[in-house]
Amino acid sequence: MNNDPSFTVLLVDDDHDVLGANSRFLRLNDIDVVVAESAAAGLQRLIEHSIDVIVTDLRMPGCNGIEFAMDARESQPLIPIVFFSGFAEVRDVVNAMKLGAVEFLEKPVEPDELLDILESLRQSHYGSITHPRKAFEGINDEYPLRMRVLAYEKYLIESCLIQHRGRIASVLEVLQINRRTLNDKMSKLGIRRDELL
Amino acid sequence: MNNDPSFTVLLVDDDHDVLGANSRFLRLNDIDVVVAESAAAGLQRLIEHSIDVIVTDLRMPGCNGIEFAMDARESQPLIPIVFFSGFAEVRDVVNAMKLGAVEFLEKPVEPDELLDILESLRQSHYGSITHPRKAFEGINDEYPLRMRVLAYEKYLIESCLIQHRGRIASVLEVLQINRRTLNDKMSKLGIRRDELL
DNA sequence: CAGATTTCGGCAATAAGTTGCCTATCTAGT
DNA sequence: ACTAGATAGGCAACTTATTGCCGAAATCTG
Repeated sequence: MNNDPSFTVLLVDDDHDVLGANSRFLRLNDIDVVVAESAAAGLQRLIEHSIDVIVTDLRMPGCNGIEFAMDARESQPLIPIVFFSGFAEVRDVVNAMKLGAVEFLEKPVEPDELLDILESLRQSHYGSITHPRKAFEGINDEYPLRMRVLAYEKYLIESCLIQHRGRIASVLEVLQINRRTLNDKMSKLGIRRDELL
Repeated sequence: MNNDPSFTVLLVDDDHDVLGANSRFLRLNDIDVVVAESAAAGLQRLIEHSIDVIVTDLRMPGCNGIEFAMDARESQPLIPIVFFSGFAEVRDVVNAMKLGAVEFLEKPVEPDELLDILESLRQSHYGSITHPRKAFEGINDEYPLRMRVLAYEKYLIESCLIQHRGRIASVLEVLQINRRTLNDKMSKLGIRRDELL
């Protein structure tokens, strides 16, 4: 399940008891937890530690979670953030999601639900590559846009081919693409039907 | 302001009076409006007309707005959707935003607010899915190849923009793409620099 | 506020991708 | 070996994307 040894969550909540309970639960499930009881402390932890995911209360004294998240994004622009809150307004939720929140949970947080979310983030971020051909994930930030898009397109076509046991006609239908175009793409991307089966 | 002559909004609401009032207001502001009083009617209108944006109530008798939106995405995968609702649960809002909602408004809807949102969407050809993390993951197996590749490209560009805090010059360098091309893509994919920061 | 830098969009030439038509090849099943 | 059905590739018309050049607008800096 957890093949990646270093997966660290920053847990931010002004409620000391909740913080303790949640962090204990997560640690029991093989997740490293760094805690903070305020937004300011959270930002500090973010600098000190290597954090993979932020889990934060939306409502905290002094500074709300949205502002904290925006500050956090200053140093970690794409870090996944999970919010939770007891009295969330629609506007809060919308803003949080627009900010790129992965999830928004209602207090009290179900430990199992949080764990599920974190586990699925662990997978997607450090992709234990379940699919043998998720090659496009290996084409990382260093590569040009065109190459990354092509890699993804290749991955999609190969997946679809495998899924349909190499039956071109099905692939055409599902992908809604012209047959001639598919052939050209396969040729250009170096996809060979026979090698996939 | 309105350089695009054909900009059509599908307005879905089971409340006949609200529907009439909103559609009148939008039409007065140079926006074509197609109305529907149910999800089923909405799907029908989607086939009959060329729709650019969907604005729908979340709670309607028989079928909720989320389901309607998912059905709508079957035929129009990247169409921008604006939700509104009077008694929204957090879960509803989260699901709507995950589905790629552009906005989530509370009832009663401020006409001016809605108009602002629609005007800002007017330029985008391929629509707008706001949160980059979910953009291409939400486009699942059943969508056409072209849509999925575009969604991924959009995700890549948005991520890169966020990472470089909106500095186009850095993005150009990292993505190794022509400036003119990037601008065109952003326009087509409905990426707004200012909205990402 | 002025001047420099950065970003943006129209336009047109060029490059690349898409599609339909036609034919060739390949793979069963007979 | 023969035939039907599915797949592949050449070619040419067509559509779309990319790029450079220009000037306008927005943004930053002092």
